[in-house]
Amino acid sequence: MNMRRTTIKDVAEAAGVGVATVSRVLSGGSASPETRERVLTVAAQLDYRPSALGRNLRQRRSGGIGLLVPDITDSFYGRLADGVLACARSAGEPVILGTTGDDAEREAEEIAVLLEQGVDRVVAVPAGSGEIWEPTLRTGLTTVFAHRLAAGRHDVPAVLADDRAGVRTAVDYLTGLGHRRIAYLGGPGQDSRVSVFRQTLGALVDEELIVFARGSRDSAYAAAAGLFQHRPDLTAVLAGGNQLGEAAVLAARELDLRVPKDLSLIMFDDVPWAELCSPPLTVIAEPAQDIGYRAAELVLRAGGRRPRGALLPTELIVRGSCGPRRTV
Amino acid sequence: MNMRRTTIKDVAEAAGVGVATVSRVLSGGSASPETRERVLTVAAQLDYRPSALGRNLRQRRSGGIGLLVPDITDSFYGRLADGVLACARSAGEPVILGTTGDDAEREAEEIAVLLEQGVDRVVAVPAGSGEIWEPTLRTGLTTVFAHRLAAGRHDVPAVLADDRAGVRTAVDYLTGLGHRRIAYLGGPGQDSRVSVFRQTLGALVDEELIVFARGSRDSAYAAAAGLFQHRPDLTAVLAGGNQLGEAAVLAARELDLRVPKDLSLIMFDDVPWAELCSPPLTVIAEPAQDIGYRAAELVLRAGGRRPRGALLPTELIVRGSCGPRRTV
DNA sequence: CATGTTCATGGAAACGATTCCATCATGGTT
DNA sequence: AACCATGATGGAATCGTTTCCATGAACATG
Repeated sequence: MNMRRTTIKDVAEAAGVGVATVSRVLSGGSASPETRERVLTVAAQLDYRPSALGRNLRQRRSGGIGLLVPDITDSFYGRLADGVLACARSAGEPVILGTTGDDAEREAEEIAVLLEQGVDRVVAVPAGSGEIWEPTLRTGLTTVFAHRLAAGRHDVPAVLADDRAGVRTAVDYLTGLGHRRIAYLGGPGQDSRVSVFRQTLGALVDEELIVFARGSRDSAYAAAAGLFQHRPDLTAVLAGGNQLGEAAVLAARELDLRVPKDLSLIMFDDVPWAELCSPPLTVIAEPAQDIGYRAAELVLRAGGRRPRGALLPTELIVRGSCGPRRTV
Repeated sequence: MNMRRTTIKDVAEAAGVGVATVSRVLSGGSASPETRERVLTVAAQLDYRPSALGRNLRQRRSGGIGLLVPDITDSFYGRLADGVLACARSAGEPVILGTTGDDAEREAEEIAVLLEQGVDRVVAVPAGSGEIWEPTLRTGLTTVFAHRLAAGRHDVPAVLADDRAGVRTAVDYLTGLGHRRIAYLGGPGQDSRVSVFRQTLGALVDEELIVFARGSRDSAYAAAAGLFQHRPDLTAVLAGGNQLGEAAVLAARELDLRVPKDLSLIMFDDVPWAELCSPPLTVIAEPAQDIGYRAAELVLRAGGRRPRGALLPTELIVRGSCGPRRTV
């Protein structure tokens, strides 16, 4: 029962060369054509696969890239993860996935796990504020933020959707339809959007109409229902994500608000069911998968250098959930 | 610039003991109370974190568990993954995620990546047939299948939803409503469901009404539209997953089939948007997250022994997408 | 011809943990 | 008092790779 897997040493012996030579051949170093040939055939014959374990220890870093998202159950992050996976696969790199639940503490724990594993490249949707990342970044972790950046941390490259433009478009669209009392139903880490929201709305801004939910579905529903009940005079809502949009639709239905007659609704993030909803939801589409892919690309290409980030376009897709302001 | 991270050797020196002792203390071996105390305080002072790299090499296996799903974008697998992550987190284990696209070849590649990484525990939604897993399983990979099993491979523990019962319930429900021409719109790896479908339907079974899509959304839509156009006489559809259900709703809408008046629809897998759809979709709920959690539990607990699998209940949730057979 | 340069090559030293094994002290038993 | 069992301890080997360095050959240049 001697099922030891074949090591580089076996290959070296079988090929009649030293282990160093085998290593060089296999990792593209210099070697004479004949030996290269011989080593390669022998390696193929023995079905030799280098063990990542040995290599990782020697290089004091595990390959692979870490991926931290708030919630893999959320379609948006699912697509983002898919993008990262696609890029990683084309590079043959494994992806270690962790979820933070938009909680700074859990985020820190997940980072610790990654660090212990020797992962030195991370794509993250940051949950905690910038300081949390400070010690991590100084250990040489090359990090790329995706979808949003950590508060007060502009020294980390980030791949973002241009949601500021998205907010402007949406608000302009709604005011163009005659709406004056427009609410923003937000989630964690959307401060930048809200500031644009305020800015675009100008004199129309009403602080009571800006509410935030925590990450969960329940919290989103609670925020939406609370908002609608507390301020029945509002006529339009901008929901900051697909779970918030879902909550808004549900709450509106529960309170017998007809969309778009009583309430116009725009949602961030185009999801397949937006079209199936009745009425079909007007959305601001964000290229979630692209965000993931680009972020992974950046983190893989980064040879120690800090790459520049990217800003990807959003798109207003008009369906049926917005109408002219109701005349009370 | 000497930023070497602190190793077990540093701790040993600082505590005035041997590295072996430190290792034992940290991994729960025997040691005298005083030394244990001393080692622990010193380790804390130096902020020592054991490197998984060294440990992995020595034990010739990386910790962590591999997770293979067809498509992380699919809400069902997202929830399944979430379950796996929840369990893994409570054990402090990292999760390496790979997607197979329901393609045997890609599955094999992902397995190869995991093996190279030294991963020896895998939770997988198998794509390829049983033989593909043969060599893998013999290398000592402890595997648990989730959601479905690989064709002809009953020697691998699996955590499944009792979708056979689900199919029976759904079919009984539809026939009870008077339906006679009932279609099954399936995806990859649903043979077991279809056999129950045939069995339950008995004399009513019509092979033309059993169609399969490949994994993608497009393929699902094509299959649904083709089915509806080719056999306008059918009055009920059982969709084998949320993407297939989505496609069915879309195709029905496109062809001006009213649900449930012209067409009754039941979908496998309860997703949040099923309630938002109009009409709200009647579904067979599957405990995706539980499946993931239980599977991860099994794979973690397995101390070389092969654990027994589990069969989790499904539930018919009646909403508004099924009605009595239309009278033509 | 002597010397320097370039290359292929292999031995050996890392990398950081776990674990085998020998050693030594202690305390109890005959 | 001699002996054995027990338990704590540290040195050293080990895991599989990469990479540093020394060696020697071949070749070019003066």
